[in-house]
Amino acid sequence: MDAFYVSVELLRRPELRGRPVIVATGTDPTARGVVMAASYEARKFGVHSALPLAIAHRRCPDAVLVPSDMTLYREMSGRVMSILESNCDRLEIVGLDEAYLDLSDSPLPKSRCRKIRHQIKAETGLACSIGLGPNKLIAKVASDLDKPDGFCVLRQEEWLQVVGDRPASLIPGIGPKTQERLDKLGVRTVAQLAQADASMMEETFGPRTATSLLDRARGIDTRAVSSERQRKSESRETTFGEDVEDPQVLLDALERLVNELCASLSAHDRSGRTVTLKIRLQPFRTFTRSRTLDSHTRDVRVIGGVVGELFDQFEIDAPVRLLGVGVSSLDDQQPSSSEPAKPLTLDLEV
DNA sequence: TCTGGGGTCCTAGGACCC
DNA sequence: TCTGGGGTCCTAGGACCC
Repeated sequence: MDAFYVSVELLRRPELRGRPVIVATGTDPTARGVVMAASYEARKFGVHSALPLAIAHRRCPDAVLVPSDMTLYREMSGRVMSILESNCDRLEIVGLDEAYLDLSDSPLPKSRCRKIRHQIKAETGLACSIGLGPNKLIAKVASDLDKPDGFCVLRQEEWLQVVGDRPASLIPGIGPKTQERLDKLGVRTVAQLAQADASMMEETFGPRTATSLLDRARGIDTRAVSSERQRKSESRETTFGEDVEDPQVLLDALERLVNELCASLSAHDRSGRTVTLKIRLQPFRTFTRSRTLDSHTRDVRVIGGVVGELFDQFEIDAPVRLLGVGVSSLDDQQPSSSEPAKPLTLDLEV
């Protein structure tokens, strides 16, 4: 979907169309927060998602700031995804605004794509960009080549011809750090990576990552479109408006996070074995501490107890910016006798 | 210039086992 | 006195994605 959160907001605030609009964690440009989505008008000023709000405001002071409404975006996402589902055999949903469709068995995949795009526009008023390719990698890259409201077909044999001269970071999975390491090897473009010496790549990245990078640069991707991916973890976290030193404020926050997490585990009939505490200290130093239990649980007292111990054992040497709690090693179909989530009171020495 | 929240995957070292 | 070669599990951190 194109600028998904912003586009959804524009449906109910059409008077903002044509103006730079930013959906953000809040509306105070001086407060802590990031850009969650920017309209194409705002992008002209160098505003993009994940940009700190303060910088976005400096780059584009006239932008309209809109607070995010995830409930609304989830609902619109559901409507879009059911349109997609009715138009393919297999649908892999990736977040609220992106999905892979398996059209292998479609006799006319191109006209199917056009139909999908028109149907989404007609039924939701939202624009999307579609990439059609022989695998997920090429399809995704293609979808980014013609944005917004675009449609790009990219064949295997055209791959290097079309993207060969683009930076290697065009490839999903190659971020700033990997691009930087590639630069040091003299590898800047997709074509250079596709032709890079395998043993040189292995020295820097190890055999597995090297092979994967070389494959991707050549447009090779054997991952299946998978509609039923198993969830691996669930977590809740919060960043304080201002860094916190008061232990009671920290404990209250942990209690709320644990309660929310356990309520959700309960609601989805999930349990986990590994409990993780996340702490971010001034200035943006992030730590995790985890413990794996003998059996799966979603019990708020058990998880709260472990979180409390991990927190107790952690040496906090600076004001706290963020706290988070999570559970992994999930096992869905565990106990079905759903005990109601009981409120929790953490009682710790600090 | 200051960095949200929710995820996935990978690496690397240590413990432990056969 | 010097100590192989796997394998799995756990923990912590990092890169990346939407």
